[in-house]
Amino acid sequence: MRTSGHCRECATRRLCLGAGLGDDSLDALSGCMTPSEPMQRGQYLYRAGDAAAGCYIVRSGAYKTVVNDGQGGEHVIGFHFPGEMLALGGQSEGRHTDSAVALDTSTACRVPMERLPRLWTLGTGPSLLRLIGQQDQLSAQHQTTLARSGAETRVAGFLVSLATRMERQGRATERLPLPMSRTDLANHLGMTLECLSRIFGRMTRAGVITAGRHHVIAQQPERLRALAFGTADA
Amino acid sequence: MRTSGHCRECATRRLCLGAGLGDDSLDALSGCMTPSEPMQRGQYLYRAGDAAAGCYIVRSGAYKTVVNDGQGGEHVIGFHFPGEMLALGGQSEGRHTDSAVALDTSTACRVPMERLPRLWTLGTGPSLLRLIGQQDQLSAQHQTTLARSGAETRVAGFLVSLATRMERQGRATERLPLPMSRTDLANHLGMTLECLSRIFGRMTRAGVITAGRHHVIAQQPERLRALAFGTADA
DNA sequence: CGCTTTCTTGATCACGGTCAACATCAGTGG
DNA sequence: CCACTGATGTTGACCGTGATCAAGAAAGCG
Repeated sequence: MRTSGHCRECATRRLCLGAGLGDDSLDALSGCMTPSEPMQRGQYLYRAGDAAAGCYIVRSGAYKTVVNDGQGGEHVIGFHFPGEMLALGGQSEGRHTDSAVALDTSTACRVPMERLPRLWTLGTGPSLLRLIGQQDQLSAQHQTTLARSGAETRVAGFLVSLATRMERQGRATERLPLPMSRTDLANHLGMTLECLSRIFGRMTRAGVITAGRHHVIAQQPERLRALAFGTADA
Repeated sequence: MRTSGHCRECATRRLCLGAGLGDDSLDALSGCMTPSEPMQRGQYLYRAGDAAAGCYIVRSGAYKTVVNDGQGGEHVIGFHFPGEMLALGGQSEGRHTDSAVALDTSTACRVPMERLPRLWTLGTGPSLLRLIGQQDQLSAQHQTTLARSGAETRVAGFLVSLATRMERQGRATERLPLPMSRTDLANHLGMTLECLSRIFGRMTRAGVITAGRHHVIAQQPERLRALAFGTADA
């Protein structure tokens, strides 16, 4: 009993490859995408080492991507929200190099790479480039965040970046979802969970944010930006 | 007086989109690529804010990509060697978000995005995906390197990664080129140049590497890997 | 209502940032 | 060719931030 996978009924169609397409083209697009069953928290969309059967676009919920860091540990490369792409790296050698795990009840659409020429004829070429470029930018931005010194700066940078992504989805920029565990987030930001916890506490006490378990509310977005960009004083 | 830009005579054609192509297809490929004039150290291939006229593939030499980190400073996102791609992020909104600077006398080929369908018909589709995926992987790998604690670990990780890239180019994995300044490298690795300098010194004293100004020789690749992956003791 | 998992808070210490002096190199002109 | 100069890289001393170890609080789950 699959939920209708049709692009016409998809809430994410304006962020995905279907951006700017008419109903006819959306129908054709549906034929090129393979929507997943709803996945539960903790389930794998794909695993490192699996043969890559295409790339994915998140439809609902959220995923994290993780890689083995070579010493038994894992590193959380990124979090992926609706309209964002996964598994590009796997297209390099035909096998996934990272694993994708659902953080919530989530769905994602698979885009088999052999259908790219077909997708192009539907007029989705620019959208595809947009999504690829977007991922590249996100990745670059996160590198900048990680390289910046000061743990507080990194946390603030992450939150600001998250707000931007929520805006792109047409969602409120004040209520930032944190579907991942503190451990995952700390790992992603290159710090310990104790440190992250302290910073959330400090920011909350300062009135900049309100930190819940699965979300953060930006009470003072301006000061948050200030913290992120180091020009901070207020 | 342009150096012959023809793909047939390009030393990098086996790493680029031309991988696996016959002479006829290479000729056609040449028609889709716009090779740059040889560029001097310090020259910009493109600048953040410029209208994106496609993406680029390094032909010879090396480039760095930098972004403004929001507080007047710059962050070095990555270094790019022959056969590697640049400027994917710019395809997202039509404007480059980073700037690319030559680190040496270098050349790069521009690939106008409107020629992608044409490129596909030449059979370069898989190569294109390979290059895009490769960049994604490099980026993810660097994130893992940055997030890892321990400055020495990060430096070792970078060198190991660099060796892999040299191998892909068919070059020796012991002599690792460092065309960038210490400042740029330290910035890229999220540490101060003093710290980087100390680590190079320490590693040299330990006999693991020999550090020159514009290259490093991996004297004991095994111990270097051990340092990178934290299982280090030797 | 226990039990486990996840998160918060506290105390200590090392790593790396910062400031400062020095060394080395590249480029220029005497 | 060598002296001069500015840029680049190395080494040293001090100190603050965040990792580590450890205990306690809160939430999820049978």
